[in-house]
Amino acid sequence: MLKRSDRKSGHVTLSDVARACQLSVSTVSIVLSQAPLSLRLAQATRERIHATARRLGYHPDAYARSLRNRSTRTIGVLAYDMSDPFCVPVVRGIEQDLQLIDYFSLLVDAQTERKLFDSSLRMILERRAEGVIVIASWIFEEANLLADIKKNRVPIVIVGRDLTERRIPSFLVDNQAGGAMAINHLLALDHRHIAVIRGPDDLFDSQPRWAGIQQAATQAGVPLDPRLVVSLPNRVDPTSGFDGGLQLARQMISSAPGFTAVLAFDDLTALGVVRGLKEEGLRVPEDCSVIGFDDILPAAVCTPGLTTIRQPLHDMGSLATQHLLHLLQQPNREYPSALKPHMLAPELVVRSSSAPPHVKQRARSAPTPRNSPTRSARWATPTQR
Amino acid sequence: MLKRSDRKSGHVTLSDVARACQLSVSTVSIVLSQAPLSLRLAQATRERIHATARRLGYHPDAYARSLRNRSTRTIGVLAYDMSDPFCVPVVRGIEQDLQLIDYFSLLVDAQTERKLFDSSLRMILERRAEGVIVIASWIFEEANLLADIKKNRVPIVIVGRDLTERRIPSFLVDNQAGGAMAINHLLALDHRHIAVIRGPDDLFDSQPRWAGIQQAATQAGVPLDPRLVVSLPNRVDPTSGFDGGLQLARQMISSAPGFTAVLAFDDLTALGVVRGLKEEGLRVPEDCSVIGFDDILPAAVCTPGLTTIRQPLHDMGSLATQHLLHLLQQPNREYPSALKPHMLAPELVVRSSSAPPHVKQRARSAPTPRNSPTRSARWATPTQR
DNA sequence: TTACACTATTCAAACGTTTCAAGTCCAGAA
DNA sequence: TTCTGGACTTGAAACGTTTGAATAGTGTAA
Repeated sequence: MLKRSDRKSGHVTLSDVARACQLSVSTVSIVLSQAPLSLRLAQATRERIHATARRLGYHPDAYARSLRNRSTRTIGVLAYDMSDPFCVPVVRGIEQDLQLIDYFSLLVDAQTERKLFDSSLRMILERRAEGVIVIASWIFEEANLLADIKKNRVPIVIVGRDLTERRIPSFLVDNQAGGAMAINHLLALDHRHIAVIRGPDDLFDSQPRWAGIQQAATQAGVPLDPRLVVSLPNRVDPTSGFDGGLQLARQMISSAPGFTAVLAFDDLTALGVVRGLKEEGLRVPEDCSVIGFDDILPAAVCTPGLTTIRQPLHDMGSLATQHLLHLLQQPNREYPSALKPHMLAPELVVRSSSAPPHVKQRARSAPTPRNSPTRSARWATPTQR
Repeated sequence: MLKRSDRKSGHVTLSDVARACQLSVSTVSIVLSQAPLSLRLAQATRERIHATARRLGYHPDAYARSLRNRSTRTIGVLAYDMSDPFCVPVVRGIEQDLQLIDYFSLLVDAQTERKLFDSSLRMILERRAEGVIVIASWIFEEANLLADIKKNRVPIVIVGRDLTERRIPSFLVDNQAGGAMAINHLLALDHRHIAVIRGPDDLFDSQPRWAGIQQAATQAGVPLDPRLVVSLPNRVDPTSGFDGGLQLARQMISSAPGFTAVLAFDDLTALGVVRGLKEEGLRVPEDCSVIGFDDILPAAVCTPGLTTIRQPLHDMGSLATQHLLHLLQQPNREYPSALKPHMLAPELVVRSSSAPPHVKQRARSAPTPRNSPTRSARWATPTQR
């Protein structure tokens, strides 16, 4: 048995194994890395090496190996905030794809902090990721490290906003279509007095989503009442949408009552609205319908279940990954000149927070059909592809 | 300007910078790594090197650097499932502590898959993490890679369950105290017919939590009605607790009605129960109180807000990290013989899903006091330490 | 002139791998 | 005995860094 003091670092290395086997480092390496040459080695030797490696608890040093092989099999994933439920399924989509080809995802959480964003990108560069996926509905203007990424010829893609004007392949939901979908759902239920809570100015999604809403409303011949349109303040953290929705609901009830539905910018805002309405004694959906956007976990598990527009988050992650891997194949990596954003179709998920207006019901006995397929489809099978 | 074809790999290296500066690699290294020797260099040279490095977009190769320095400044974090809202604050607690001392957290998500657990641990070992933090309320018996971790003398700590009998420092909530807290809250509200949903057998938390509940009930002279005690089935994914709670609520209403409160194993189960009760026309909390455990995001943003027992998840992550860093300091790393688990105190968070029984109210006008400090304290300021 | 002390820079070895080219050994053929 | 060739094994260089020791150059004092 090898004495611990023989080793210089704490880890078991190839030469530890070699010494224990009385063989050279080369031989051991050839066997343990399954190199073609290992077929020429005596069966007995191979077995002896494997056994010794197992006994000592040898694991190859990924650093040394990557250095030598000049490949890290690593993709950097920069999430703007992992405590935003939005990020989680995207990351899952990415990781599941990478696993299949034995790539490793280096996940870094920028925690919605501007300066962490830069240092995270630096980490990713220093760890020699072969490509980068940025998840950022948040703004991150002039992150100058992006230039360094290009200088080092590391391909990059972005999920959650459109940065094609900077020549970065972008994967996002079709916000405009989603906005239209949301308002059309309410219109189809016969709502005519719809309050809309627009997103904050510093979020990319806000503008196109609002455009979709407005356009669909106009097209349907039911223009929106300007007194019923309000905006969320710029947010300080991913969950501040809840408080925003809560405040705005209180405000609107007193300043401009009479609406029968609220179209909220996202799910957390919608949940804040629900809380605000209930506080004022209004029932959802009997007295007022509420619709959100995103379809994060809380939307599925609250009661009444929140009707919402689902973003195909898992697919967004997966498609971005596929595209990045494709870019990695290109021998001569060129940043393309003209680029169209990849817009994924949103999906209306009808739960129990929306209903026709003015339906005077008593406590509904079964608002959700049992085993409704849309009840919590995504969350019931998080391993789906 | 350096021609791209001069470089062998895609990345800019020290020798690229050196060539561009007409200096040796050593000189450039000394300057860029702020080595003490750099003070002896001409000011002009230093500036020239820095400028060139910036121009070329040079970033040091963490792999080569770690290899040479024999230190990776990396802590492996193995989360059993990042889509469980339980993990997110723990990870945040870890990362914030590591950032302060410029350590990097290598986050790996085992996605509740047994075989991923092993391969994740292997990844962490191969990437030469200097320590490992495992987040696992889930069982992971005889993960034999744990032995390899010890052979390589990598310190390890665990969050979310007690593995002190295997000599692994453990950080978890005091489940027994938490269980007692939950039932005492309901008893204090005067509930005498309390249904209890126990956790699944394969979760570590289930047993001690149940022990705390039972003991407190007995102590209060209100023994539990065995017909009102049920168990969740073993879970397939982190969100299956919701469906479990939903099913069990339906079941109990028909088989053993008459309870005025439900104490659920965790928040998702509690939310499932709320859904089930509402479906049957029961109001929460007027007709039946519900209390959960964990205090994850959905508990705070649903309406009525869920009364629950908060686990100090952020602190659990933080304390585990501090302890691990402490272990790293020990020159001669010994796995201690006897170990006590670090039990963190849970905290009762009263929201609106619990109330005295049989209070026949109409739709309550303001169940939540505005700006109640406990309303969503954690989630309103996720950056708190 | 030689020795000395600076300053400014470079050499070379090492970290743990992988891999090609080159070794050693031994049996059997010439 | 020497040669051939196959079976098995190893030496050495390289990946991009860091760093202690060494070097070249330049002026100053003995």
